[in-house]
Amino acid sequence: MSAENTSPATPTPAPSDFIRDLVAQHVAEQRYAKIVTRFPPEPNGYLHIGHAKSICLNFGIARENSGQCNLRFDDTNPVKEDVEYVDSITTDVKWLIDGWADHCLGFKAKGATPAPQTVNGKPDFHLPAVDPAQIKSHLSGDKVEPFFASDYFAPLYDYALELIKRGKAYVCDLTPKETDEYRGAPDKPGRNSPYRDRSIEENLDLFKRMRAGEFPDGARTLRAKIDMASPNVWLRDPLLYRIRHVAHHHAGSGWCIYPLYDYAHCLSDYLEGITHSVCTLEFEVHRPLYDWILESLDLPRPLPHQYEFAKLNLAYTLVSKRKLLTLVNEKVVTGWDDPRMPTISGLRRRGIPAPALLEFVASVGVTKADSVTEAAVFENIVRNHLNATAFRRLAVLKPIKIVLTNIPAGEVILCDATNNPQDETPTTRKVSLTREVFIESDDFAEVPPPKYFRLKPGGEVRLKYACIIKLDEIVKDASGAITELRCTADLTTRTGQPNSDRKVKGTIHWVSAVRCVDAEVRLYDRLFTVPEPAAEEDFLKVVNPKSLEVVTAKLEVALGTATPNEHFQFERLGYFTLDSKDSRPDHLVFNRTITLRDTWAK
RNA sequence: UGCCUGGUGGUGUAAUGGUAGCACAGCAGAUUCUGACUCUGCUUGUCUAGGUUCGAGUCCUAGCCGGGCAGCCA
Repeated sequence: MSAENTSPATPTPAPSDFIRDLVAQHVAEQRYAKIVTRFPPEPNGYLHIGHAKSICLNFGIARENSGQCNLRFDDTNPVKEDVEYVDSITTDVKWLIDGWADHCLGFKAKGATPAPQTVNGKPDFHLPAVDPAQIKSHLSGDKVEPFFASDYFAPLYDYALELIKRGKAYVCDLTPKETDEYRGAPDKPGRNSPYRDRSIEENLDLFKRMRAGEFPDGARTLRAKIDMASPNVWLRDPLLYRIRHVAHHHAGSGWCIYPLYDYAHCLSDYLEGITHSVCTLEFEVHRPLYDWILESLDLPRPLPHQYEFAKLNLAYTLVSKRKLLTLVNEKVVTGWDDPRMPTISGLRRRGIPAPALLEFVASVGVTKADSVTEAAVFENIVRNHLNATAFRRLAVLKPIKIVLTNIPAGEVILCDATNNPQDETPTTRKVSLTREVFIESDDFAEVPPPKYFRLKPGGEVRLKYACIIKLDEIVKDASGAITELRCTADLTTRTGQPNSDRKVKGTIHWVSAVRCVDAEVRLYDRLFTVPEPAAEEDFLKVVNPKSLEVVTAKLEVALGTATPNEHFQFERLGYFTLDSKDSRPDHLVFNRTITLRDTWAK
């Protein structure tokens, strides 16, 4: 049995929120044949914990309603995007939803693009999705892929021509600066572009020539013709297409005009048959535009609708791709997957189990109110998962040597150690007690503070799973530094021996000095020193200089064969996992996921 | 001085006109071969002012405070 297998697979309890209530209402009304949601990241950075909330919501709605959720790359801006991000995002989404909502993940045949069809006597496009029930078999054959907005460039272009024909879009020759000036301000109406009243024929000709590459970058745009005096600035003839003579990472080199978000997103939703397009609050003011575009095209199938919720904010972390990219570029961290990063890949490498992440983002709820979630909520859930699933191991991070003077050199006493006391029927392993052992230097005090339970001059302490020892002598070198502690072991107090029930106040962890393995252990702490680094004038100035401490630790030998997807509790210290990137058999590297709760130290 | 939107303990969230509840945090205690886990108890809340109603966190009016919106980013 692996420690991973007992992890609960679903966030509990079944969540309820205003969006799910709405979906439930639509299901009751039988408004849609099937509930289809989507998770639409732009491949311009790694996914972070804020995205996890969106993933959990969108896939959660799908799985709770026997629906489907499409992973769709919103890749309409080739100058900022890269396949590196497509790959990392795909990996992260699959890891997060594995065993929970992977059966709802929508796929399409590799390379498929929407094909023209007729629906209710109207022209339309159809993108055949692969039956989610068949996905497992398709996955292995590499015959399916997620969705890409860039696969819709052809139909999007056709829809743009249609908009022009309906007199709802025009080609504008204003420069970026002029466009800005004409737009006005929130409390000041804009002015009509001098190109606003071009004939349909001229617009059609100009737009086709834009597409053919006749004009340089920025020379012309396609704009929706709505209302330059609208109090909603997003309705002041928003741009639909811009000219960019660059190749696209997914679509190739066939295009030099690229659609903008507002135009591409609603139509992508429509093409995929999305019923509920769920996004964050900053898009609320875009909703009228989302609806305007779809309604302007007289489309034959049911239209998707947009619903907004407040994004996740977590104390002491940043949830901004731009700022996270800065941390990477400024080498504050080692990369997007640095275990201190709030990215999904960083959290995974740190040792956060996917079910814990899901439970956390489900537990914060879905509302429209801005909020900052305390780090303790996240930490509590992570500890709960790890406490239930992680095998216990003995490890000493900052060793100090003990000599048990009444145990002969060369003797090995095998002790039974419990793997996880939380298991219904706990299993055990053997740990070796020898004449020389290491204990944590924090577990010894020559001059102990009040209520100190651990080893002190003349005091007794239990070595966990072994026996009670008494400190007889402190040995120092010429400089006064402590080199070893000489103790007597009371072997009659060993587990199973007559005096095993004898109580001492302190029990400490330890590792045999001869039967152990060395490891580099990375002790991580929060990356920022303030609860809201995003509110700082310069967030780089509040980076925690002590966010990483590296020690060479002594581990019990069972840890020598650990793998990166296992989680361990180093007893009395915290939860640790093997580093997936830097650990090698001859140089083990462990990451501290999180400490144990410590009501004594703080 | 424009438009959109939101305000419930320290934090997050529930209560859909009828006992303000839950979780986390905090405090106190019990237990403990992990100062962990577990268990027990406690503290703390409806932004303000009016109104409707037998009854308002919920409905109405006004105000106060917060967030978002003026990329050829998403």
